[in-house]
Amino acid sequence: MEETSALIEQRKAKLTTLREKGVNPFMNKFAPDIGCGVARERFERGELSEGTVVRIAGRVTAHRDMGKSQFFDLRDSTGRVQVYAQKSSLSVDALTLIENLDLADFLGVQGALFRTRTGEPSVRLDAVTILGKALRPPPAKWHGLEDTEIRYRQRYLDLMANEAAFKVFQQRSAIVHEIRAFLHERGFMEVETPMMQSIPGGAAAQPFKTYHNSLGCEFFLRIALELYLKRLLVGGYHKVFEIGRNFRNEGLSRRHNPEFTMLEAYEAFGDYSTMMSLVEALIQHVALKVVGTLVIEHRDPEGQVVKTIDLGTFRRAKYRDLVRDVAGADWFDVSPAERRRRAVEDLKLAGDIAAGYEDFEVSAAVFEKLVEPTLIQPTFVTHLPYQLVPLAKLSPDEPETVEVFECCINGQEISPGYTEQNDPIEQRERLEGQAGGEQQKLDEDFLIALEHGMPPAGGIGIGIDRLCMMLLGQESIRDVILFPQLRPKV
RNA sequence: GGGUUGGUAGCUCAGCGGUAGAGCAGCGGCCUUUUAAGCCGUUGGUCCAGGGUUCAAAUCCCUGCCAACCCA
Repeated sequence: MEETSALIEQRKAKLTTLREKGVNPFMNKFAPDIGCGVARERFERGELSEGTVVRIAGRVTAHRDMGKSQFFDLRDSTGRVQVYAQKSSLSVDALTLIENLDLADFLGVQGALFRTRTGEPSVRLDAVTILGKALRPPPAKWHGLEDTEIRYRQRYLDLMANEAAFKVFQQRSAIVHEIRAFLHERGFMEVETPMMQSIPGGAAAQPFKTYHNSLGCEFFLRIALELYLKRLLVGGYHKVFEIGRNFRNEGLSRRHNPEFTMLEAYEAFGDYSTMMSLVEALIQHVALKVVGTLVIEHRDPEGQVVKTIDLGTFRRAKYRDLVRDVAGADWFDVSPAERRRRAVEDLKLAGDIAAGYEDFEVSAAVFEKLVEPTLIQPTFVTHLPYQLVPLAKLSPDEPETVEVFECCINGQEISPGYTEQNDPIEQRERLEGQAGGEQQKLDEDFLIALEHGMPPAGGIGIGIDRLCMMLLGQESIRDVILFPQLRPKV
Protein backbone atom coordinates (compact mmCIF):
# COMPACT_ATOMS: atom_id res chain seq x y z
CA MET A 1 0.00 0.00 0.00
CA GLU A 2 2.09 2.85 -1.29
CA GLU A 3 -0.82 5.19 -1.73
CA THR A 4 -0.45 8.53 -0.03
CA SER A 5 -3.06 11.01 0.89
CA ALA A 6 -2.94 14.49 2.26
CA LEU A 7 -3.97 13.17 5.64
CA ILE A 8 -0.98 10.85 5.79
CA GLU A 9 1.34 13.57 4.55
CA GLN A 10 0.14 15.93 7.27
CA ARG A 11 0.81 13.35 9.93
CA LYS A 12 4.25 12.64 8.56
CA ALA A 13 4.99 16.35 8.63
CA LYS A 14 4.08 16.44 12.31
CA LEU A 15 6.33 13.47 12.88
CA THR A 16 9.20 15.34 11.26
CA THR A 17 8.48 18.42 13.34
CA LEU A 18 8.63 16.37 16.52
CA ARG A 19 11.94 14.83 15.52
CA GLU A 20 13.38 18.20 14.61
CA LYS A 21 12.50 19.47 18.06
CA GLY A 22 14.20 16.52 19.67
CA VAL A 23 11.10 14.52 20.56
CA ASN A 24 11.27 10.80 19.79
CA PRO A 25 7.79 9.94 18.47
CA PHE A 26 8.25 6.22 19.12
CA MET A 27 9.48 6.05 22.68
CA ASN A 28 10.89 2.68 23.72
CA LYS A 29 9.30 2.53 27.09
CA PHE A 30 6.80 4.11 29.40
CA ALA A 31 5.60 2.24 32.47
CA PRO A 32 2.01 3.07 33.36
CA ASP A 33 1.03 2.35 36.96
CA ILE A 34 -2.69 1.97 36.29
CA GLY A 35 -5.07 1.35 33.38
CA CYS A 36 -7.00 4.29 31.91
CA GLY A 37 -10.40 2.74 32.59
CA VAL A 38 -9.27 1.42 35.97
CA ALA A 39 -8.09 4.86 37.09
CA ARG A 40 -11.41 6.37 36.09
CA GLU A 41 -13.47 3.70 37.82
CA ARG A 42 -11.47 3.67 41.02
CA PHE A 43 -11.62 7.45 41.22
CA GLU A 44 -15.37 7.38 40.66
CA ARG A 45 -15.80 4.76 43.36
CA GLY A 46 -13.77 6.85 45.76
CA GLU A 47 -10.95 4.32 46.01
CA LEU A 48 -8.55 6.91 44.63
CA SER A 49 -8.76 10.41 46.00
CA GLU A 50 -8.57 13.71 44.18
CA GLY A 51 -4.97 14.70 43.67
CA THR A 52 -3.63 11.16 43.35
CA VAL A 53 -0.90 11.17 40.71
CA VAL A 54 -1.28 8.44 38.11
CA ARG A 55 0.77 7.32 35.12
CA ILE A 56 -1.42 6.15 32.27
CA ALA A 57 -0.78 5.19 28.66
CA GLY A 58 -3.13 4.74 25.76
CA ARG A 59 -4.41 5.83 22.40
CA VAL A 60 -5.87 9.29 21.84
CA THR A 61 -9.46 8.65 20.73
CA ALA A 62 -10.93 12.13 20.94
CA HIS A 63 -9.56 15.66 21.10
CA ARG A 64 -11.50 18.72 22.22
CA ASP A 65 -9.51 21.87 21.62
CA MET A 66 -10.66 24.81 23.75
CA GLY A 67 -7.71 26.99 22.89
CA LYS A 68 -5.81 27.41 26.10
CA SER A 69 -7.50 24.31 27.50
CA GLN A 70 -7.10 20.99 25.79
CA PHE A 71 -9.12 17.89 26.48
CA PHE A 72 -8.50 14.49 25.03
CA ASP A 73 -9.58 10.94 25.71
CA LEU A 74 -6.96 8.30 26.34
CA ARG A 75 -8.04 4.70 25.84
CA ASP A 76 -6.42 1.39 26.66
CA SER A 77 -7.83 -2.13 26.99
CA THR A 78 -9.37 -1.26 30.36
CA GLY A 79 -11.36 1.71 29.10
CA ARG A 80 -10.98 5.44 28.63
CA VAL A 81 -10.25 8.44 30.74
CA GLN A 82 -10.20 12.13 29.96
CA VAL A 83 -6.94 14.08 30.10
CA TYR A 84 -6.93 17.83 30.64
CA ALA A 85 -3.99 19.97 29.62
CA GLN A 86 -3.66 23.66 30.37
CA LYS A 87 -1.36 25.09 27.72
CA SER A 88 -0.01 27.89 29.90
CA SER A 89 1.40 25.45 32.43
CA LEU A 90 3.06 23.07 29.98
CA SER A 91 6.78 22.67 29.42
CA VAL A 92 8.12 23.56 25.98
CA ASP A 93 8.45 19.89 25.03
CA ALA A 94 4.95 19.06 26.21
CA LEU A 95 3.58 22.02 24.27
CA THR A 96 5.34 20.89 21.09
CA LEU A 97 3.89 17.48 21.58
CA ILE A 98 0.33 18.65 22.19
CA GLU A 99 0.48 20.93 19.18
CA ASN A 100 1.52 18.05 16.95
CA LEU A 101 -0.93 15.59 18.39
CA ASP A 102 -3.18 13.50 16.14
CA LEU A 103 -6.08 11.23 16.87
CA ALA A 104 -4.87 7.62 17.28
CA ASP A 105 -1.44 8.54 18.64
CA PHE A 106 -0.26 6.61 21.68
CA LEU A 107 0.65 8.76 24.66
CA GLY A 108 2.00 8.27 28.14
CA VAL A 109 0.65 10.78 30.61
CA GLN A 110 1.43 11.59 34.22
CA GLY A 111 -0.84 13.78 36.28
CA ALA A 112 -3.21 14.17 39.19
CA LEU A 113 -6.79 12.94 39.26
CA PHE A 114 -9.45 15.61 39.52
CA ARG A 115 -12.99 16.37 38.43
CA THR A 116 -13.88 18.99 35.86
CA ARG A 117 -16.73 21.42 36.34
CA THR A 118 -19.07 18.92 34.68
CA GLY A 119 -17.92 16.22 37.07
CA GLU A 120 -15.91 14.23 34.54
CA PRO A 121 -13.11 12.25 36.19
CA SER A 122 -9.94 13.53 34.53
CA VAL A 123 -6.17 13.51 34.70
CA ARG A 124 -4.52 16.93 34.86
CA LEU A 125 -1.59 16.54 32.50
CA ASP A 126 1.71 17.22 34.20
CA ALA A 127 4.15 15.29 31.99
CA VAL A 128 3.52 13.69 28.61
CA THR A 129 5.45 11.32 26.35
CA ILE A 130 4.55 10.25 22.84
CA LEU A 131 4.88 6.49 22.59
CA GLY A 132 3.74 5.81 19.07
CA LYS A 133 2.70 8.23 16.37
CA ALA A 134 -0.12 7.11 14.08
CA LEU A 135 0.54 7.94 10.44
CA ARG A 136 -2.92 7.03 9.26
CA PRO A 137 -6.23 8.46 10.45
CA PRO A 138 -8.51 6.24 12.54
CA PRO A 139 -12.04 5.38 11.44
CA ALA A 140 -14.73 7.91 12.32
CA LYS A 141 -15.53 8.28 15.96
CA TRP A 142 -19.24 7.73 16.30
CA HIS A 143 -20.33 5.94 13.17
CA GLY A 144 -17.68 3.43 13.99
CA LEU A 145 -16.49 1.32 11.10
CA GLU A 146 -19.30 -0.36 9.21
CA ASP A 147 -17.70 -1.50 5.96
CA THR A 148 -17.75 -5.27 6.49
CA GLU A 149 -14.86 -5.85 4.17
CA ILE A 150 -12.55 -3.50 6.07
CA ARG A 151 -13.83 -4.83 9.39
CA TYR A 152 -12.71 -8.34 8.44
CA ARG A 153 -9.60 -7.58 6.41
CA GLN A 154 -8.25 -4.95 8.81
CA ARG A 155 -9.70 -6.25 12.03
CA TYR A 156 -7.48 -3.93 14.07
CA LEU A 157 -9.56 -1.02 12.76
CA ASP A 158 -12.78 -2.77 13.73
CA LEU A 159 -11.42 -3.39 17.22
CA MET A 160 -10.27 0.21 17.47
CA ALA A 161 -13.57 1.68 16.32
CA ASN A 162 -16.24 -0.74 17.52
CA GLU A 163 -16.38 -1.41 21.20
CA ALA A 164 -18.89 -4.23 20.72
CA ALA A 165 -16.49 -6.13 18.47
CA PHE A 166 -13.66 -5.52 20.93
CA LYS A 167 -15.77 -7.05 23.67
CA VAL A 168 -16.82 -10.08 21.61
CA PHE A 169 -13.23 -11.23 21.24
CA GLN A 170 -12.45 -10.63 24.90
CA GLN A 171 -15.43 -12.84 25.68
CA ARG A 172 -14.37 -15.46 23.17
CA SER A 173 -11.04 -15.65 24.95
CA ALA A 174 -12.85 -15.99 28.27
CA ILE A 175 -15.01 -18.78 26.87
CA VAL A 176 -11.98 -20.80 25.80
CA HIS A 177 -10.35 -20.11 29.13
CA GLU A 178 -13.41 -21.34 31.03
CA ILE A 179 -13.66 -24.48 28.91
CA ARG A 180 -10.08 -25.32 29.83
CA ALA A 181 -10.72 -24.56 33.49
CA PHE A 182 -13.82 -26.75 33.48
CA LEU A 183 -12.04 -29.72 31.92
CA HIS A 184 -8.89 -29.38 34.00
CA GLU A 185 -11.07 -29.29 37.10
CA ARG A 186 -12.48 -32.67 36.07
CA GLY A 187 -9.09 -34.23 35.54
CA PHE A 188 -8.78 -33.91 31.77
CA MET A 189 -5.31 -33.51 30.32
CA GLU A 190 -4.80 -31.12 27.41
CA VAL A 191 -2.77 -32.52 24.53
CA GLU A 192 -1.66 -31.53 21.06
CA THR A 193 -1.86 -33.82 18.06
CA PRO A 194 -0.73 -33.39 14.44
CA MET A 195 -2.37 -30.85 12.20
CA MET A 196 -0.47 -32.28 9.23
CA GLN A 197 -1.62 -35.81 8.58
CA SER A 198 -0.89 -38.22 5.76
CA ILE A 199 -4.39 -39.69 6.07
CA PRO A 200 -7.00 -37.15 7.18
CA GLY A 201 -9.69 -38.94 9.19
CA GLY A 202 -12.34 -38.63 11.85
CA ALA A 203 -14.92 -36.90 9.68
CA ALA A 204 -16.34 -36.81 6.19
CA ALA A 205 -14.90 -33.62 4.68
CA GLN A 206 -12.64 -32.43 1.90
CA PRO A 207 -9.13 -31.73 3.22
CA PHE A 208 -6.52 -29.16 2.22
CA LYS A 209 -3.35 -30.55 0.69
CA THR A 210 0.16 -29.47 1.37
CA TYR A 211 3.62 -30.79 0.64
CA HIS A 212 6.66 -31.47 2.76
CA ASN A 213 9.83 -30.80 0.80
CA SER A 214 12.42 -32.87 2.61
CA LEU A 215 10.15 -35.82 3.31
CA GLY A 216 9.06 -35.57 -0.29
CA CYS A 217 5.44 -36.35 0.37
CA GLU A 218 1.98 -34.92 0.51
CA PHE A 219 0.23 -34.07 3.74
CA PHE A 220 -3.31 -33.06 4.52
CA LEU A 221 -4.41 -30.51 7.08
CA ARG A 222 -6.52 -32.26 9.66
CA ILE A 223 -10.30 -32.29 9.36
CA ALA A 224 -10.86 -33.65 12.90
CA LEU A 225 -8.94 -34.50 16.05
CA GLU A 226 -10.63 -37.78 16.82
CA LEU A 227 -8.34 -40.53 15.62
CA TYR A 228 -5.22 -39.23 17.35
CA LEU A 229 -6.98 -38.58 20.64
CA LYS A 230 -8.29 -42.15 20.66
CA ARG A 231 -4.74 -43.42 20.16
CA LEU A 232 -3.99 -41.67 23.44
CA LEU A 233 -6.76 -43.63 25.17
CA VAL A 234 -5.01 -46.76 23.89
CA GLY A 235 -1.79 -45.38 25.32
CA GLY A 236 -3.34 -45.16 28.76
CA TYR A 237 -4.46 -41.58 29.30
CA HIS A 238 -8.03 -41.78 30.50
CA LYS A 239 -9.20 -38.22 30.08
CA VAL A 240 -7.76 -36.14 27.26
CA PHE A 241 -8.85 -33.11 25.32
CA GLU A 242 -7.55 -30.84 22.61
CA ILE A 243 -8.70 -27.42 21.50
CA GLY A 244 -7.43 -26.73 18.05
CA ARG A 245 -7.92 -25.73 14.49
CA ASN A 246 -9.56 -27.98 11.92
CA PHE A 247 -9.44 -27.28 8.21
CA ARG A 248 -12.14 -28.19 5.74
CA ASN A 249 -11.86 -27.42 2.05
CA GLU A 250 -15.50 -26.57 1.52
CA GLY A 251 -17.74 -23.58 0.98
CA LEU A 252 -17.69 -20.42 3.03
CA SER A 253 -20.86 -19.13 4.58
CA ARG A 254 -22.32 -17.33 7.54
CA ARG A 255 -21.68 -20.51 9.55
CA HIS A 256 -18.61 -21.97 7.84
CA ASN A 257 -15.04 -20.77 7.85
CA PRO A 258 -12.42 -23.01 6.20
CA GLU A 259 -10.44 -23.09 9.43
CA PHE A 260 -12.41 -23.39 12.62
CA THR A 261 -11.76 -24.33 16.21
CA MET A 262 -12.91 -27.57 17.76
CA LEU A 263 -12.78 -28.95 21.21
CA GLU A 264 -12.67 -32.72 21.38
CA ALA A 265 -12.61 -34.57 24.69
CA TYR A 266 -12.49 -38.30 25.42
CA GLU A 267 -13.16 -40.04 28.66
CA ALA A 268 -12.35 -43.69 29.23
CA PHE A 269 -15.19 -45.63 30.87
CA GLY A 270 -17.67 -42.96 29.88
CA ASP A 271 -20.37 -43.30 27.24
CA TYR A 272 -22.67 -41.05 25.24
CA SER A 273 -24.91 -40.58 28.22
CA THR A 274 -22.20 -39.43 30.63
CA MET A 275 -20.86 -37.22 27.84
CA MET A 276 -24.25 -35.58 27.42
CA SER A 277 -24.12 -34.58 31.06
CA LEU A 278 -20.61 -33.29 30.55
CA VAL A 279 -21.61 -31.12 27.56
CA GLU A 280 -24.61 -29.74 29.40
CA ALA A 281 -22.56 -28.89 32.48
CA LEU A 282 -19.76 -27.41 30.39
CA ILE A 283 -22.01 -25.11 28.38
CA GLN A 284 -23.84 -23.98 31.51
CA HIS A 285 -20.55 -23.35 33.31
CA VAL A 286 -19.21 -21.25 30.45
CA ALA A 287 -22.45 -19.29 30.04
CA LEU A 288 -22.60 -18.42 33.72
CA LYS A 289 -18.93 -17.47 33.94
CA VAL A 290 -18.73 -15.44 30.75
CA VAL A 291 -22.23 -14.13 30.03
CA GLY A 292 -23.39 -14.26 33.64
CA THR A 293 -26.71 -15.94 32.84
CA LEU A 294 -28.23 -19.09 31.37
CA VAL A 295 -30.76 -17.07 29.40
CA ILE A 296 -29.03 -15.83 26.29
CA GLU A 297 -30.60 -13.00 24.31
CA HIS A 298 -29.85 -12.33 20.67
CA ARG A 299 -30.61 -8.82 19.48
CA ASP A 300 -30.98 -7.20 16.08
CA PRO A 301 -28.99 -4.09 15.17
CA GLU A 302 -31.73 -1.91 16.68
CA GLY A 303 -31.29 -3.66 20.01
CA GLN A 304 -34.59 -5.57 19.90
CA VAL A 305 -34.45 -9.08 21.33
CA VAL A 306 -35.09 -11.44 18.43
CA LYS A 307 -34.22 -14.74 20.07
CA THR A 308 -33.95 -16.05 23.60
CA ILE A 309 -32.08 -19.25 24.35
CA ASP A 310 -32.63 -20.89 27.72
CA LEU A 311 -29.63 -23.00 28.67
CA GLY A 312 -31.27 -24.07 31.91
CA THR A 313 -32.66 -27.29 30.47
CA PHE A 314 -31.43 -29.53 27.68
CA ARG A 315 -34.20 -31.51 26.04
CA ARG A 316 -33.52 -35.05 24.84
CA ALA A 317 -35.24 -36.31 21.70
CA LYS A 318 -34.81 -39.22 19.33
CA TYR A 319 -33.72 -38.50 15.76
CA ARG A 320 -36.55 -40.52 14.26
CA ASP A 321 -39.20 -38.77 16.34
CA LEU A 322 -37.95 -35.37 15.27
CA VAL A 323 -37.95 -36.41 11.61
CA ARG A 324 -41.48 -37.82 11.97
CA ASP A 325 -42.63 -34.52 13.47
CA VAL A 326 -41.88 -32.68 10.24
CA ALA A 327 -42.20 -35.48 7.68
CA GLY A 328 -45.20 -37.46 8.91
CA ALA A 329 -45.82 -40.15 11.50
CA ASP A 330 -45.54 -42.92 8.90
CA TRP A 331 -42.31 -41.59 7.40
CA PHE A 332 -40.23 -44.60 8.36
CA ASP A 333 -42.97 -47.09 7.49
CA VAL A 334 -43.22 -46.33 3.79
CA SER A 335 -40.85 -47.61 1.09
CA PRO A 336 -37.53 -45.87 0.43
CA ALA A 337 -38.82 -44.81 -3.00
CA GLU A 338 -41.88 -43.23 -1.41
CA ARG A 339 -39.68 -41.44 1.14
CA ARG A 340 -37.61 -39.98 -1.64
CA ARG A 341 -40.72 -38.89 -3.53
CA ARG A 342 -42.17 -37.22 -0.45
CA ALA A 343 -38.91 -35.47 0.35
CA VAL A 344 -38.62 -34.08 -3.16
CA GLU A 345 -42.28 -33.31 -3.86
CA ASP A 346 -44.00 -32.75 -0.52
CA LEU A 347 -41.12 -31.33 1.48
CA LYS A 348 -39.56 -29.50 -1.49
CA LEU A 349 -36.07 -30.74 -0.84
CA ALA A 350 -35.25 -31.44 -4.50
CA GLY A 351 -32.14 -29.32 -4.33
CA ASP A 352 -30.90 -31.07 -1.22
CA ILE A 353 -31.19 -34.65 -2.36
CA ALA A 354 -28.66 -35.90 -4.86
CA ALA A 355 -29.59 -38.70 -7.25
CA GLY A 356 -27.09 -41.06 -5.67
CA TYR A 357 -28.34 -40.58 -2.12
CA GLU A 358 -29.08 -43.68 -0.15
CA ASP A 359 -32.24 -43.98 1.88
CA PHE A 360 -30.70 -42.87 5.19
CA GLU A 361 -29.26 -39.81 3.48
CA VAL A 362 -32.73 -38.79 2.34
CA SER A 363 -33.90 -38.77 5.96
CA ALA A 364 -30.69 -37.04 6.98
CA ALA A 365 -31.47 -34.25 4.50
CA VAL A 366 -34.90 -33.87 6.07
CA PHE A 367 -33.30 -33.63 9.48
CA GLU A 368 -30.64 -31.18 8.42
CA LYS A 369 -32.92 -28.87 6.43
CA LEU A 370 -36.20 -29.05 8.32
CA VAL A 371 -35.40 -30.09 11.88
CA GLU A 372 -32.00 -28.70 12.83
CA PRO A 373 -32.78 -25.05 12.00
CA THR A 374 -35.80 -25.21 14.33
CA LEU A 375 -33.81 -26.48 17.31
CA ILE A 376 -33.18 -23.12 18.93
CA GLN A 377 -33.46 -24.36 22.52
CA PRO A 378 -30.81 -26.85 23.67
CA THR A 379 -31.68 -30.30 22.41
CA PHE A 380 -29.77 -33.57 22.52
CA VAL A 381 -30.77 -35.50 19.43
CA THR A 382 -30.09 -39.20 20.08
CA HIS A 383 -30.40 -42.56 18.37
CA LEU A 384 -29.02 -41.51 15.00
CA PRO A 385 -28.92 -44.11 12.20
CA TYR A 386 -25.69 -46.05 12.37
CA GLN A 387 -24.63 -45.12 8.82
CA LEU A 388 -24.19 -41.50 9.84
CA VAL A 389 -21.55 -42.17 12.48
CA PRO A 390 -19.11 -44.93 11.66
CA LEU A 391 -16.96 -44.33 14.74
CA ALA A 392 -19.72 -44.92 17.29
CA LYS A 393 -21.11 -48.05 18.91
CA LEU A 394 -24.50 -49.50 18.05
CA SER A 395 -27.32 -49.03 20.56
CA PRO A 396 -28.03 -52.39 22.21
CA ASP A 397 -31.76 -51.64 22.38
CA GLU A 398 -32.13 -50.24 18.83
CA PRO A 399 -29.45 -51.85 16.66
CA GLU A 400 -30.24 -49.70 13.61
CA THR A 401 -29.06 -46.72 15.61
CA VAL A 402 -25.87 -45.73 17.37
CA GLU A 403 -25.21 -44.38 20.85
CA VAL A 404 -24.74 -40.87 19.62
CA PHE A 405 -26.06 -37.44 20.42
CA GLU A 406 -25.97 -34.23 18.52
CA CYS A 407 -26.44 -31.25 20.74
CA CYS A 408 -28.26 -28.60 18.73
CA ILE A 409 -28.68 -25.06 19.97
CA ASN A 410 -29.50 -21.89 18.07
CA GLY A 411 -30.52 -23.95 15.03
CA GLN A 412 -27.06 -25.40 14.59
CA GLU A 413 -25.27 -28.53 15.60
CA ILE A 414 -22.89 -27.38 18.30
CA SER A 415 -21.70 -30.62 19.80
CA PRO A 416 -21.72 -34.24 18.71
CA GLY A 417 -20.84 -36.98 21.16
CA TYR A 418 -20.88 -40.72 21.29
CA THR A 419 -19.97 -44.01 22.82
CA GLU A 420 -16.75 -44.67 20.98
CA GLN A 421 -16.30 -47.82 18.96
CA ASN A 422 -13.52 -49.87 20.50
CA ASP A 423 -14.05 -53.17 18.67
CA PRO A 424 -11.27 -53.16 16.04
CA ILE A 425 -12.96 -55.71 13.80
CA GLU A 426 -16.29 -53.96 13.72
CA GLN A 427 -14.55 -50.61 13.37
CA ARG A 428 -12.73 -51.85 10.27
CA GLU A 429 -15.95 -53.10 8.72
CA ARG A 430 -17.75 -49.86 9.45
CA LEU A 431 -14.99 -47.71 8.00
CA GLU A 432 -14.66 -49.90 4.92
CA GLY A 433 -18.39 -49.71 4.32
CA GLN A 434 -18.53 -45.96 4.89
CA ALA A 435 -21.24 -44.12 3.05
CA GLY A 436 -20.91 -42.22 -0.16
CA GLY A 437 -18.29 -44.53 -1.60
CA GLU A 438 -15.65 -41.86 -1.02
CA GLN A 439 -12.22 -43.09 -1.82
CA GLN A 440 -11.13 -42.25 1.70
CA LYS A 441 -8.04 -44.18 2.68
CA LEU A 442 -8.21 -46.31 5.78
CA ASP A 443 -6.02 -45.17 8.62
CA GLU A 444 -4.38 -48.55 9.23
CA ASP A 445 -2.34 -47.27 12.14
CA PHE A 446 -5.52 -46.21 13.91
CA LEU A 447 -7.01 -49.67 13.43
CA ILE A 448 -3.80 -51.29 14.69
CA ALA A 449 -4.01 -49.05 17.76
CA LEU A 450 -7.53 -50.33 18.42
CA GLU A 451 -6.26 -53.90 18.05
CA HIS A 452 -3.95 -53.18 20.98
CA GLY A 453 -7.05 -52.57 23.05
CA MET A 454 -8.94 -49.34 23.75
CA PRO A 455 -11.06 -48.88 26.85
CA PRO A 456 -14.74 -48.17 26.30
CA ALA A 457 -15.04 -44.42 26.19
CA GLY A 458 -17.27 -41.48 25.59
CA GLY A 459 -16.19 -38.67 23.30
CA ILE A 460 -17.44 -35.21 22.41
CA GLY A 461 -16.68 -32.42 20.04
CA ILE A 462 -17.74 -28.82 20.49
CA GLY A 463 -17.52 -26.30 17.71
CA ILE A 464 -16.03 -23.36 19.55
CA ASP A 465 -16.92 -20.81 16.89
CA ARG A 466 -20.58 -21.84 16.88
CA LEU A 467 -20.63 -21.97 20.66
CA CYS A 468 -19.35 -18.40 20.69
CA MET A 469 -21.99 -17.33 18.15
CA MET A 470 -24.68 -18.80 20.36
CA LEU A 471 -23.36 -17.38 23.63
CA LEU A 472 -22.41 -13.96 22.29
CA GLY A 473 -25.41 -13.34 20.07
CA GLN A 474 -23.50 -13.20 16.81
CA GLU A 475 -25.24 -14.41 13.66
CA SER A 476 -22.13 -14.70 11.49
CA ILE A 477 -19.12 -16.90 12.20
CA ARG A 478 -16.98 -14.07 10.82
CA ASP A 479 -17.96 -11.98 13.80
CA VAL A 480 -16.42 -14.46 16.26
CA ILE A 481 -13.24 -15.22 14.27
CA LEU A 482 -10.66 -12.46 14.47
CA PHE A 483 -9.36 -12.92 10.95
CA PRO A 484 -11.96 -14.79 8.92
CA GLN A 485 -10.92 -16.15 5.56
CA LEU A 486 -11.65 -13.86 2.62
CA ARG A 487 -10.50 -13.94 -0.95
CA PRO A 488 -7.07 -12.31 -1.05
CA LYS A 489 -7.18 -8.82 -2.43
CA VAL A 490 -4.83 -8.27 -5.34
C1' G B 1 -21.78 -22.54 -8.50
C1' G B 2 -26.77 -19.39 -8.95
C1' G B 3 -29.75 -15.01 -7.34
C1' U B 4 -30.15 -10.21 -4.84
C1' U B 5 -27.85 -5.87 -2.90
C1' G B 6 -23.72 -2.86 -2.51
C1' G B 7 -18.56 -0.49 -3.87
C1' U B 8 -18.59 7.87 -4.55
C1' A B 9 -13.47 12.22 0.16
C1' G B 10 -9.84 9.25 5.86
C1' C B 11 -15.07 7.48 8.07
C1' U B 12 -20.68 7.44 7.44
C1' C B 13 -23.53 8.43 3.32
C1' A B 14 -26.54 11.47 -0.51
C1' G B 15 -26.55 12.23 -5.71
C1' C B 16 -28.94 7.91 -10.38
C1' G B 17 -28.03 11.42 -17.93
C1' G B 18 -26.25 18.07 -17.80
C1' U B 19 -20.12 21.88 -13.34
C1' A B 20 -18.65 16.00 -7.75
C1' G B 21 -22.08 16.89 -2.67
C1' A B 22 -23.17 16.74 3.04
C1' G B 23 -21.87 15.54 8.18
C1' C B 24 -17.69 14.11 10.88
C1' A B 25 -12.22 13.91 10.50
C1' G B 26 -8.18 17.22 8.50
C1' C B 27 -6.07 22.33 7.82
C1' G B 28 -6.28 27.97 9.44
C1' G B 29 -8.55 31.24 13.08
C1' C B 30 -11.49 32.44 17.99
C1' C B 31 -12.48 30.53 22.82
C1' U B 32 -9.05 28.86 30.30
C1' U B 33 -13.54 22.98 32.52
C1' U B 34 -15.03 20.55 27.19
C1' U B 35 -17.04 15.61 26.19
C1' A B 36 -20.79 13.83 19.30
C1' A B 37 -17.81 21.04 22.55
C1' G B 38 -19.14 25.44 19.76
C1' C B 39 -18.44 29.49 16.04
C1' C B 40 -15.98 31.48 11.33
C1' G B 41 -13.11 30.09 7.13
C1' U B 42 -11.00 26.16 4.13
C1' U B 43 -8.39 21.74 1.71
C1' G B 44 -9.56 17.09 0.02
C1' G B 45 -12.10 12.67 -5.45
C1' U B 46 -8.83 6.90 -10.47
C1' C B 47 -17.23 8.09 -8.32
C1' C B 48 -14.07 -0.36 -7.76
C1' A B 49 -11.68 -1.61 -12.93
C1' G B 50 -12.25 -2.01 -18.24
C1' G B 51 -15.27 -1.56 -22.50
C1' G B 52 -19.87 0.36 -24.87
C1' U B 53 -24.25 3.82 -25.79
C1' U B 54 -24.70 9.28 -25.91
C1' C B 55 -23.55 16.01 -27.87
C1' A B 56 -22.80 14.70 -22.61
C1' A B 57 -22.02 8.90 -18.01
C1' A B 58 -20.82 8.58 -10.92
C1' U B 59 -25.73 7.95 -13.22
C1' C B 60 -27.80 3.76 -18.80
C1' C B 61 -25.74 -1.17 -21.02
C1' C B 62 -21.90 -5.21 -21.05
C1' U B 63 -17.66 -7.71 -18.84
C1' G B 64 -14.57 -8.35 -14.75
C1' C B 65 -12.96 -7.73 -9.41
C1' C B 66 -14.33 -7.48 -4.15
C1' A B 67 -17.96 -7.92 -0.23
C1' A B 68 -22.68 -8.91 2.35
C1' C B 69 -27.19 -11.65 2.36
C1' C B 70 -30.15 -15.67 0.37
C1' C B 71 -30.08 -20.31 -2.28
C1' A B 72 -27.21 -24.77 -3.88
